[in-house]
Amino acid sequence: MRIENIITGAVKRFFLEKEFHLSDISVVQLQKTRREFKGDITLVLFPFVRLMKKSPDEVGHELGLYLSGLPEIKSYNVIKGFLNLEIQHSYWTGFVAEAAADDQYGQKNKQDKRETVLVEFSSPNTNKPLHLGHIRNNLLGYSISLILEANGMNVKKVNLVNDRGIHICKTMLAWQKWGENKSPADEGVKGDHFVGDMYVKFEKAYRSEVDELVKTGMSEEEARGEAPLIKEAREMLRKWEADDPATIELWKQMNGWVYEGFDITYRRLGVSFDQIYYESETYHTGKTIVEEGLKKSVLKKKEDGSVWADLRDRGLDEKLLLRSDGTSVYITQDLGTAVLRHKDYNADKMYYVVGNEQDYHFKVLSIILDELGFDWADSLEHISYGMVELPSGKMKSREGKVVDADNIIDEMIETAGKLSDELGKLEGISEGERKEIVENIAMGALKYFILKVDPKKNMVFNPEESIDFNGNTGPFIQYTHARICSLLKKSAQQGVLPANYDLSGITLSDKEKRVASLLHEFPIVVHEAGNSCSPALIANLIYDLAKEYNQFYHDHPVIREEDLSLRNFRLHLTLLTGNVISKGMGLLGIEVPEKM
RNA sequence: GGUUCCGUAGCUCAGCUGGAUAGAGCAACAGCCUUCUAAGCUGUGGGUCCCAGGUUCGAAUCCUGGCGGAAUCACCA
Repeated sequence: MRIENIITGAVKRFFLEKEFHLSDISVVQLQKTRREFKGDITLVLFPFVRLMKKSPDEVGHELGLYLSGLPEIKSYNVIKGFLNLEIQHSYWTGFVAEAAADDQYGQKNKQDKRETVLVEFSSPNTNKPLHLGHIRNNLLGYSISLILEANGMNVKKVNLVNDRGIHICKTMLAWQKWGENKSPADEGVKGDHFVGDMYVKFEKAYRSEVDELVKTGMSEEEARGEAPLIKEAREMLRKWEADDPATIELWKQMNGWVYEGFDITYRRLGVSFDQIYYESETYHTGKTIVEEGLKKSVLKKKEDGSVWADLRDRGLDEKLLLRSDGTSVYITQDLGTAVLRHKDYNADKMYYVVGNEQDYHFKVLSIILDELGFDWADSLEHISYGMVELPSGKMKSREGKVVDADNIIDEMIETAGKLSDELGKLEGISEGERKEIVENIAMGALKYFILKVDPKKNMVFNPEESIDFNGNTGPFIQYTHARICSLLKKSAQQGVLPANYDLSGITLSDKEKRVASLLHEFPIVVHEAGNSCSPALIANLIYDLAKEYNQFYHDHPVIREEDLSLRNFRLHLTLLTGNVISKGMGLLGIEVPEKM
């Protein structure tokens, strides 16, 4: 049993015996003892002071004495309102030996009746390449999927591709006008970038048309609607919705180019999906649902033919679901997608990893599904994450103020390679292996940089200062792992680890205990990370662990330790730390090399 | 303007279900490689936890009100 549960149970027994009524188990507050005091776990006494009507000091000593009766408690001390408990070293050595032998440590066993959960993430538009914001989305979604899986759930990763709409038509039109009938292969560029360039060309030309019109005295808003290019794009959208063969063919070709490009980026990011939904397929379902809602009079049609959901009695406004010309809007297809997914998977939970700019959208989506009578409407959960900002503010595609995903990946790899060479780290290994390690380090740096931040918060990325490889970074943790691998390899060469050793005769240093204690927390943190959908919790723990282990490594000999029991304990500690780092980083989607 | 989120060291971030003297990294400076990988370790300096009230034995954490920033409230996605 875990020590927290042992202590909590004993505290409850104490009060039961004394015939005091503990109103709520949460009054048993345990925390890690601060470094400056002696002990491992601290019980906060204040909640009991009132109950027992005694001074904190008296309460502390009575409880301390009682808890000392536990075989796991070595000693106690009371400082102010805190009871510091020192745990028997054999508890830690026993824990380390047991956990080191468990290759599933930190993972919840898969149960027969598992909850099925859907995680939607990525959800790109097919008119431009991915940027740093999308990277955050993809990494979060993928990592959260892994974490939920580690918590015993049956996870399905889904992607919803935004492959239709006016923005797609803009790229098609631009290609017809200025593409010179060329393909990405002709130009030697990735398909998504090729199409993205078309989009930029369109926006530029459109902008100057609008400017011209404004000069003639037209209002900005009117000019935006009257510019010849936008009219042409609209006409193309109309043709697309009417299944015009030539338009559909062009659409398929250009989207195909984009997908080829996305596939490369996804592969480099190491993310994958179990199923891909396409908006061009799901929006039909959305329309059908809206028609049904209209029949049931849950929704209403205005004189101009547009369809609305009236959410004013829910404290919100009216929401448009179909335009007056009958075409669908964003939320229409999201309604359809949700229904389709529920049909496909009957999931207990449907998570949407989408930026916090869409908080309102998802609030409305849930409510409308509920109004339409879907009893699973409350199974939707928006995992809302903050924006990635530049030092100058938010990224803006239209102003070219973006950090391109492929670009940043290339730069990271280049920097990692350069650094490896400078440090002479990868001498004497094959070119293929070198490439793999350098990529792992580069991606480790990028992924950790993004995932260590609380998802809810906006974060700042400064392109001028490239991502670090020292300190609180992915490579720092990877390096610790590589060191551990190297050490274990050497120890294996010198003799095998015995199965048993005397666990009780070992005296641990503070650093050894701290490492053990962090390892001890791992399963709890995996659980919390799953509950709160926050990979950052895992990132923070693994960093603390790596840092603590490095200090241990610096101060304590492992292989060279002459006391056999101690040596074996340290080897186990090392082995378990390596496992936990590897497992924890794995949950972030980060690979840990065996050497670097 | 309404609603929501955010404000912690020069910079990037932890800590937030209330607990002891608020922590890391980067940047700056000073040290440590004949010994298990120095992408490491050690030390120094750096704080009005935006402000003001309130609740409490105890507030960076909870509540109220300001100030500052962001998002959203589209027949855009």
